[in-house]
Amino acid sequence: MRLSKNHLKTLREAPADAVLESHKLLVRANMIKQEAAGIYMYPKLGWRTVRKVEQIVREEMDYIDCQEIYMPHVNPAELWKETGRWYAYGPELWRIQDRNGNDFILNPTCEEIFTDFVRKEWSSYRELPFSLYHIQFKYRDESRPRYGLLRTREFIMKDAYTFDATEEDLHTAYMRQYHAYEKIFTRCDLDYRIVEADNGPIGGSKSHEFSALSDWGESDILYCDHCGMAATVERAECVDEKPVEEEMLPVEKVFTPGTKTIDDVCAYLKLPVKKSIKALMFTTYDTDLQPKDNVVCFIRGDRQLNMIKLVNALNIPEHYIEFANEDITGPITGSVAGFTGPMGLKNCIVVVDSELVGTVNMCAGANEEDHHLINVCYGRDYTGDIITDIKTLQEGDACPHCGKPVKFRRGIEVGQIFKLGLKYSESMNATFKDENGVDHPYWMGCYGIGITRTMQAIVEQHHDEKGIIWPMSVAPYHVIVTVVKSHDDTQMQLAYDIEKKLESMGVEVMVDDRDERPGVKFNDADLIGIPIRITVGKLAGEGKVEYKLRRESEHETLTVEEAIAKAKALVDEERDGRCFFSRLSEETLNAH
RNA sequence: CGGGGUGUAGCGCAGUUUGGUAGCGCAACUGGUUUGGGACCAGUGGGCCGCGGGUUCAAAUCCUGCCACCCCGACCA
Repeated sequence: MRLSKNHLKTLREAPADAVLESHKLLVRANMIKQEAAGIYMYPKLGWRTVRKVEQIVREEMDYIDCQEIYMPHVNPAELWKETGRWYAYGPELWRIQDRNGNDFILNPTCEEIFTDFVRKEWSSYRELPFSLYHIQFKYRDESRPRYGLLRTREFIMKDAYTFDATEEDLHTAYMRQYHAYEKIFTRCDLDYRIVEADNGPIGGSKSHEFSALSDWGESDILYCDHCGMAATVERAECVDEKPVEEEMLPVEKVFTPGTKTIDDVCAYLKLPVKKSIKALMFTTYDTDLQPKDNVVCFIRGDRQLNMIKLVNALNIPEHYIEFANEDITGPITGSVAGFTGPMGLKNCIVVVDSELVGTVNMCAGANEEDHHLINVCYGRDYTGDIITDIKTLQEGDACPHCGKPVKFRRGIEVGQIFKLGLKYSESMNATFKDENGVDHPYWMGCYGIGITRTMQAIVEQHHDEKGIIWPMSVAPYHVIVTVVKSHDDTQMQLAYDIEKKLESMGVEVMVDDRDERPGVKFNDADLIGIPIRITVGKLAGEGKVEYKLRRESEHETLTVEEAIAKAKALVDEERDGRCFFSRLSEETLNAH
């Protein structure tokens, strides 16, 4: 490809509205361009990389016999009404109408249309198991698109769906996808963690997120380098600290003027924070948004509440709970804002964190202005309606698997896999006949990868102050041949010879034969991040060129033949990913 | 959806306080000199100053309504 005949308009300055380095670089390198909030155009180089990422995903899906098909972007609302998601999905679902006023959606995910396809096309146990996928644009009318390609309203996603006869078979299918994902993100040269995740509204029994580590990611991950545990903050289990054994003392009411926070109280009473009980009050709402229950939660003073765990414990939808207005709930429950404690409450659901079980001589609010109680003991003085883990695992806390301190990092969620179970097959009546002619619903799983998000996550992990440093596996071109003097026929001819030879070897080459000053070309080459640069300059007459890797600062002078051989060898070595590991055997894939 | 910010040439910005009909750098176009890390000289083109309404002899500038975009939060199969 010759740059003189192709469009490339790089920017010296970053767009003012970009925050992330990866976002700025993709825009500056002319790989993406925003059309509207969360809606992007993909110029040539950007689209090539999109296609490279897609191809890696495609190869690994094909390898595990997942069949590529293509489903429409526009789905009739009827399908979504069958599963109820037409009503449950909320404003993020992009709804459209045809000229006759019929409802349709632009698909944000494709459980419905795949299940519909399967119930129309498949019918026998003889054809099981099977799995399907496609790679297409998805639509979610996000309230707040942001960070370039990380959160958009239109994005490319690979979504796969597996269909099995039994729950055990589903597990095998799930693990096959799991291994394929490991290979995909390794080939993309991403530093990622596989984390146990909350299932969210999609439902099902098990889920893993594949998160590329990055300070700007939107998912919070706790992980343990010692045992390999990794989980999202929502999901991470906490280890209850064993209560200190000591003799119960009689409860005592103490005057603690103006001490509304845990720190204030503990400082005032000279108590360690771990000896205090923190109270949090919520109001739940029913589906008509009318206030329903008052909920009071108690956790140890140094802990943080985990809303997801609380909502799960209460078995209510996530949106139907809010921090209580204690001026209103106080008179009902007998609590006093800032001085709420577990003794003497009424008309409320009391949720006690499991860690408080067995604790003695704790400090808690007295439900009386400016007063606290000390020597409060679980069991003797209070208990709860619900006792469970409602606290958040934090950096430095004990790992729930091995007890070592856990680490905290943010991650960009590039993939997620779910076991769906029977949720969609039952609601849409997608069944197969067994040996006896009896109908059974499929055990389903779904598996997503954000292609465009992955592309930006790669940039987030692979760049320097000069620009992007694409891994070979996803680079828009493997080699850039920079012609120093485009008026020099010797240089130009040599550059085109190199192009021809490398292309005949299957190497993807772009020649910067533009009539620009060398500095412009070098800076552009660095910005767009082509892995190998071959510079044709003043030594062209002697058949010598410079060979330089984008990721290294030094270059070397080689003969043309040497440079070509070296480039070819490196491309062969890295085109499938620098850390590519051997293909898994069928036995390994089916071992689960 | 709450809080904050910004809308002026393709990109980055000044001008708005104190109203007088728009400017700088980069990019683009023409000619010339240049050519190993974002050249220089001379010239050219390009603006419903986000949109509507109002005040005024006169509005990018003041008032007002709306819209878009960005940031924080909420939300996020």
